[in-house]
Amino acid sequence: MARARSGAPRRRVRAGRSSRRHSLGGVLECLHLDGPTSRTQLTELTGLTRSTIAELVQELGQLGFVEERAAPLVTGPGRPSPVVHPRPQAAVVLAVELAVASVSLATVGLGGRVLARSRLARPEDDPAALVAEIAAAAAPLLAALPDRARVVGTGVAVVGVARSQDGVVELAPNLGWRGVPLGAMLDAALGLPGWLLVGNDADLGALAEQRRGVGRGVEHLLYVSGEVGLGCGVISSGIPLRGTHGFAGEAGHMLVNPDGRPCRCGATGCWETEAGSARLLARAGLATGSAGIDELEVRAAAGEAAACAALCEVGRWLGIGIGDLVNLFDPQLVVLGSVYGRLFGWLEPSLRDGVGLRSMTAMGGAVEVVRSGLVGEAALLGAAELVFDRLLADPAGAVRRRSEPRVAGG
Amino acid sequence: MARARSGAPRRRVRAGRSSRRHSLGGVLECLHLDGPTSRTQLTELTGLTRSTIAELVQELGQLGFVEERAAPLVTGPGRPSPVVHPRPQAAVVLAVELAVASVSLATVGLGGRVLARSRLARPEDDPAALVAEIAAAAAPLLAALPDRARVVGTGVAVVGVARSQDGVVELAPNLGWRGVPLGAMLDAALGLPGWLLVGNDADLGALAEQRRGVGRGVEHLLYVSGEVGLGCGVISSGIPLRGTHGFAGEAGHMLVNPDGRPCRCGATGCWETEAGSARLLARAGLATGSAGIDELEVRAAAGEAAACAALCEVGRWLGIGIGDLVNLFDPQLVVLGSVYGRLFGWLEPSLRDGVGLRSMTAMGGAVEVVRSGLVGEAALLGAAELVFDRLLADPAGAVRRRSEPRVAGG
DNA sequence: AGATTTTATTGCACGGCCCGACAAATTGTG
DNA sequence: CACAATTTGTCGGGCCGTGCAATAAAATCT
Repeated sequence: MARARSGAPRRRVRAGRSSRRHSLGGVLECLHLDGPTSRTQLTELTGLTRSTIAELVQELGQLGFVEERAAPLVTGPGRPSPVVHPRPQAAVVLAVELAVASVSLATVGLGGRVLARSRLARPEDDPAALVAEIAAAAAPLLAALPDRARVVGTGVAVVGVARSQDGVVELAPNLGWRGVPLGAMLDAALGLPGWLLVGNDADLGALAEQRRGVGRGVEHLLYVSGEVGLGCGVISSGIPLRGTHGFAGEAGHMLVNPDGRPCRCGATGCWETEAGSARLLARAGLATGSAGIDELEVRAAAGEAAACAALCEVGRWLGIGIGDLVNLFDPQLVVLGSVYGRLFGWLEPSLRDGVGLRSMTAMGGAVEVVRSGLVGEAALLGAAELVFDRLLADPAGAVRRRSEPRVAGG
Repeated sequence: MARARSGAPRRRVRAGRSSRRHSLGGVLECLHLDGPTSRTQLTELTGLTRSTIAELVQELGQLGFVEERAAPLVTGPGRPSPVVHPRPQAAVVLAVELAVASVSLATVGLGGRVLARSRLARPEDDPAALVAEIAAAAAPLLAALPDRARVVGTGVAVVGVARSQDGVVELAPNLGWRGVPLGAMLDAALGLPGWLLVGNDADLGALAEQRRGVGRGVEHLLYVSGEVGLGCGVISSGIPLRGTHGFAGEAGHMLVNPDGRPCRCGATGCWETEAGSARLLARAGLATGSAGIDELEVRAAAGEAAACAALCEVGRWLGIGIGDLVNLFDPQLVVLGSVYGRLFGWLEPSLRDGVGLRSMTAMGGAVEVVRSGLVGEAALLGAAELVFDRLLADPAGAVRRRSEPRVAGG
């Protein structure tokens, strides 16, 4: 979308955001990510002229995605610029996160606002039963949507690897799944319009952190998530790393300790075996499950020796693995999510030691390692973003051909 | 790399190739990569119409980049489509590869044709002296260019990590360098117009394999290069993985064997220490240097025990590391280059064992592992491609503002 | 030689965007 | 309260890149 220029060189549409049809998506993306924005700010963000922005905003208004309101705040001299607000109900995504011991659901509106939440604590193991349970849980959320809300699709985060083409969960060891056509099953059970996209929870966590969490605007980002296993999502040059089959970033079975325990993947000393939350709980003498993490937190706060030792040891292995990944991906920021996010305070010291042990920070600047800012909802919000991405790629088209649902991986 | 067909809504320029000014670059890129192409083929490749292609080809002709010739071959009924040929001398890159024990130079024309080669066997160690030597070696190559040849820049591959912004070689342990402003030094010594771009040899090897080697058209590719150290370049979703500082893919210091030898990076059991060609020679009881590799090849062919054992052992460690990387990057193809390419036949069996040991090939299809198809010139050709990339991003602009050289990393 | 097939050329139209001029809305000042 | 200064929305004009359809050109087939 380059253009001939006559005056000063105008900045192109924001770097990293590739050209979209009509720039309509570009404008809507700004609003979706940055919230209400004045027209003038939009011209600065997109590099388009006032005329073009006016035209685009008008079209977005006609499509129902935005509404303009008078600027409430005093800005200084000059005519005030009206503020363009995204309308959450104009595009609603049903987001689902399949963790190991729980399922979270939420309806997320344009702009990223969570409209309502729901949670299943002890979900079924069998895929078919689980899908039915999810559909039942989704019904009240969807019923509670405001009138004239427009559902644009469903995003699903799953602890396992999802195939890009069709949303089949190839392998989810912690759920005991293999080759489950989750996308198609959910699509049939829910009967919702729009896309149904399935992605790995860590990949989606990375996406969410980059969009709405601590990694806003960071081009190269690593997200490490601890559920029962250990997941890792990578964003490089602003786009999620996918790989041929959509399995890129599966770092859980990277070698860190050949003297370590055998892993159920067949190899020994995998990162997950040494630093996964299952190992963390076992090392602290606790039972597996989310209740175990609560208990661990209590014991660590109380200064119990076994708990602290477990956190220290696991933190070190976590850091060693992260150090290797830092060398491989050269990220600007590493975000620790889910269980690791919760326990970040206790893991941090030994984790930083581990990172320093292996990463060649001498080469570049030191990497920043932080905890997630999305209080355990990273993967859920990421699942929603997956669907919003499709919408933003062609907002007008999404409205036009609504009755053409597509199931795919993320 | 699907292509557009008439009837259905036309796809924009080939997916993965972002929109370029005027689509001019897109057309020139097709010609640069695929060689002489008929106008009709160009419409199929780019998805543009005949009218547009005609206009673009005319403009490229006026700029001197291409010339049309009558179709020499019998095609069938109908009016024959003229074939558009890239003119090599219209854009010439001086490519330089700084290996450990040698320096290679070549002039490469548009379309990827190597116009002339040169080689320094025992180069100087000191950066300043080396740069002078390179400039002296480049002079006859440049003098031998055909009349009216247009030099568009210089591409440099170096065994070390080059900073993206300015082409400073941050760290090149095998050359004993640290913070050498190679880009600026070479630019000053050569005095050539256009860009001067510096990149890591493995990254550039990956680029070359994807453009002109065994990885043509492969979207996700891993290139493993053995010079003295061990380098690794990654191409994901068609674009080179860069990272914040341009250090992504630096897998040489990934942990593979904690029981292994200490590495000069400070850690122990790094991949490079176990599988680098230095280790290979040491294990076979040979002295370091390229002569050692020749000798190793002879002894292995003769069936000498120590040589075979070394190849087997190193091949296994190589495979283990590759297996981990396969999990991390999910490539479609792994290419072994430089020393590993030469010795591929002997390394292959134990290497495949090692890969199987760690990579979860059960998940997706098996990864293909092959030797480089560019007979030791991958990095050199990749360095040229680095510069061609800039040219193709805006061919008209490159002609317009020639006197504006820019030094940068690749 | 004429029919058929495939392709290049040409003129036209449209969409997306920039530009310049003008009107509108606000703040600051006498 | 009127005026200047400032900033912004609006409208008409125009350019550029590309698609579309009609026409001319160059080959093969019969």
